[in-house]
Amino acid sequence: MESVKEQLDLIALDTEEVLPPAELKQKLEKAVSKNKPLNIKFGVDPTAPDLHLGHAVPLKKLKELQDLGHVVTLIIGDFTARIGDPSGRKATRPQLTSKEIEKNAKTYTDQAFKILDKGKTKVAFNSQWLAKMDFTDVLNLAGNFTIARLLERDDFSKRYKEGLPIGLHEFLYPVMQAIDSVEIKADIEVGGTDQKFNMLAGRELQEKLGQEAQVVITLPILEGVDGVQKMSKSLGNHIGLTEAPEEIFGKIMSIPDALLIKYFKLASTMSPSEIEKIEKELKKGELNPAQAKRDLARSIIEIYYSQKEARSAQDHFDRVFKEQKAPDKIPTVDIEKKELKDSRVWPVKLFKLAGLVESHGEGRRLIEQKGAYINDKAITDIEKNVSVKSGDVLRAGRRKFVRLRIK
RNA sequence: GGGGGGAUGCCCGAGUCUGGUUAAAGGGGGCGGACUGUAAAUCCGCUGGCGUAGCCUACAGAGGUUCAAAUCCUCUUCCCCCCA
Repeated sequence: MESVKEQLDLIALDTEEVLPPAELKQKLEKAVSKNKPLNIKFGVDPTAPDLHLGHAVPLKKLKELQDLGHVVTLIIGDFTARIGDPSGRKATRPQLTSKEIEKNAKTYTDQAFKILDKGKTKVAFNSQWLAKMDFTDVLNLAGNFTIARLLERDDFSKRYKEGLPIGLHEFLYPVMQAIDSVEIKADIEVGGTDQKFNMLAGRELQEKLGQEAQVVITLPILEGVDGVQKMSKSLGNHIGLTEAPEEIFGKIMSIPDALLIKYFKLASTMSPSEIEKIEKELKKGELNPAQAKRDLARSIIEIYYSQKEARSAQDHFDRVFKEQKAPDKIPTVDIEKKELKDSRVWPVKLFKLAGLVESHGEGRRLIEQKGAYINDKAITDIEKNVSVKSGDVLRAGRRKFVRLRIK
């Protein structure tokens, strides 16, 4: 195991906060002297099966901790998922069945292990202990927290002030998370800054129940491709870990320049010194941001795929977006022969049939705006039927291509 | 239990007092175009549906008043706040 000093430095790298720092030092000292790894907790709700780059931030930190010799306990919040987190009041989340949860958990761990060291990771489901509790247990544990304390939580107080509803069970979420920490006797819990309150609740409960309190490490939240809001699937600004390499590449290219370094630090595998170098060169104008983004995109794709696939994703990008040519693989769409009259069709209908637009209105707009092409020729007359044959390539806007097959 | 406020298009939100000019301001998002080192930024345009025409559907739901209702009336559902 590395020395305490080295470990502290590495842990502090790109983290937001360590609470409290002195306790981390103590724990590390003990771990080193007894040569006993620390138990690092990381919890996740398997509500959606797809992980995105935002999730990768803590995973990366966990991997670093594993490399230092520590052990990670990955808690799958299957219990939480089963009752359905109602935050965001309109979209009452569909209750997940245990089968779905199992499936989500599986894809989740598969993706997580692209980053984590499997040999140093324990996986636990929190239903193992939460499902067994009865109402008395719940009341006893809930008694360790006060409403005033819970209302301190930023999003609760905000919602309260704005007159938005807060479900009683939502109040229990921090409590449940805290119980997880107690159950697995976590030494450290890692999570995004948005989890700070919940993780601190874990500290509190551990202490109240006579355990040594966990140290809380918060990590920066990664903004999504819009560059403003945190990355999240529901906001549609996420980059999924299972997305195709070409998609990931393109999405990375679309992040605002201002976010480049943050992405390098939080999502790539580049070393701090490499990142520093890039940062300097960018500042001096020696390095073109577009070039840096290409490097970033490849570096990220290499984590989840391979160097080769990263390359070909880049080639694809150049081909389609820089040179504005059609991509290598274009999906084929079947068009029924009976839709044609002497192999001619109304162009609006053609694009609808090809699935490139959702309604005739949208198709009209597309054509009127000169965004519809057949074999790279813009359609100019919306009323005039066009003739098509198998193998023709339709294009909507700059990036949607479809090859026709007349049946 | 009592009192008050609210529900508008994908989302947020104006309009409701003073009915028609409202497919419904504005913003966000999305889409298209121009530009560019980029699917960044910026700028411009479009943004309910329907085969090309005027129709249809639409302001929580159901009725009603009216020549005409997002706007007025009644009931219902749901949400929020305050007092207890």
